[in-house]
This record gives sequence, structure tokens and C-alpha cells, in this order.
Amino acid sequence: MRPDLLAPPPNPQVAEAWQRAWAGLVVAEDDLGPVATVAGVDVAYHDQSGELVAAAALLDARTLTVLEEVTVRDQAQFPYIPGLFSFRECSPVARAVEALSRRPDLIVCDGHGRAHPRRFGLACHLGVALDLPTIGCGKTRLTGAETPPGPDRGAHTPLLDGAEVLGATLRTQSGVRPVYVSVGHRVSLPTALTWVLHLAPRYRLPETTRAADGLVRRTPASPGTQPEAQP
DNA sequence: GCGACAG
DNA sequence: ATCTTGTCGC
Repeated sequence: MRPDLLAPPPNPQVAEAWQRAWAGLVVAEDDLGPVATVAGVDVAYHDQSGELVAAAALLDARTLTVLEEVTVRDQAQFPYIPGLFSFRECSPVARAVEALSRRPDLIVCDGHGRAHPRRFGLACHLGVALDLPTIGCGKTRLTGAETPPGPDRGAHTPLLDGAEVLGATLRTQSGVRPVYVSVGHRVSLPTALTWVLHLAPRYRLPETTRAADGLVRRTPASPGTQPEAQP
């Protein structure tokens, strides 16, 4: 891991400068081995004091069964600012992933990767910080011009900034709004699309995201019992 | 100056 | 993200 990439920036201007520099560390090509496990990550804010709960859910890549769940509590170190989202959630999420008993072969993030103003969204940030393959899968668009994909499951169209392909809109289920897929780190866009579609056999969002989301929402922010791994 | 704006 | 009930549709 690279703790230097997880320190809270002093202000938005510095944060943007760091993103522009770190964007050069992103690998947008496939550099992953056999994928046996895929992790989903998410963060929930249970009160307005900045207290948060980050979670990592490890799934069997073939059966999509949840193999392990981990949650960590923390205090937000940076406000939510569109474009600087990763400085709020990357650190706690990275801690949750590292708390898993084994490193996942791939991580799907609840947010964008290269489909970002400076090409360094949460998925890129997390991937580079942990040096693990990551995919960005957001529910809404941040930047880029989109074209509605066809009505059937699997249909997809590029998310563009002029001639540059930032990612893609992907219809994971017929008749539902598409999700926004982009490269995070060490995964190509075609591979990212294939995985997100595979991970979303029944619902709009991938099972990895659903598992992590359900986990953070049922985890109390304050005291409570520390969740343990689920066999 | 007027919108747009991940979670 | 979070605050919140009922309701339209498959």
C-alpha cells in the first residue's frame, strides 16, 4: 500500500494538483491474473458529525457468494466536493480492504475511475493506493457526454470528452437506467464492462456494490458490535 | 455570468 | 450520502 496517497490534502487546490500528478500512475490496460474473488466497497454516513462506516465485501467471482465482510469506523477528513470525492472515502475504504483476510483479485468501486475531470476518480485512487485492479461503477454521471445505450441488457455506449473515451454507460438490466463504468486501475474498459455485466445478473447494480451497501447500512456508526467475517 | 456537479 | 410515505407498475 502507499500511505502517501491517502493523506488528507490541505485544501481543494492542492487536492486537484495531486490528482493531476497521480493520474499518470494509472494503468488502463489489463494487468490482472485469474479472478477468483471480487470485492465491493462502500461508505455510509450515519450522522452529521462526519462519523462514517466503510466496508469491504469479498465475493466469490463465479458464484457471487459473499465470502467475507469487514467494516471500519472513522471520522471524515475531507468534505464532499464533486471531483474530490476520493479524498473523503479512499482512506477508510482502503483500510477496510486491507482488513480482509486475503487481498481481492479485483475491486468494484461505488464511483468513477477515469470518467473524472482530471482522470483520477475514486476507483483510480484506490487502485493505485492498494496496487490492485479496480473498476469504477457509478450510478450517475460526473463528467463526459453520454449517449443512451440500447434497451437490452448488455447494451453500452461510450462516455466521451470530445474524442477521448472516458468510460461507458452500460445497461445491466433491460428497461432500467444504465450505470457508468470506467477504468480504475490495471483493467481495460472492455474487461471492466464484462465484469460489471457478470456481477449484475439480476439487479441494476453489481452484487459487489449491493453487498457492500447493505453491509454499511446495517452497521451502527457509534458503539455496537464489531461485525466478524461471515463463513 | 450561467449551468453542472461521483457519494 | 441522508432526510422520508405512499404509490405506480411488473
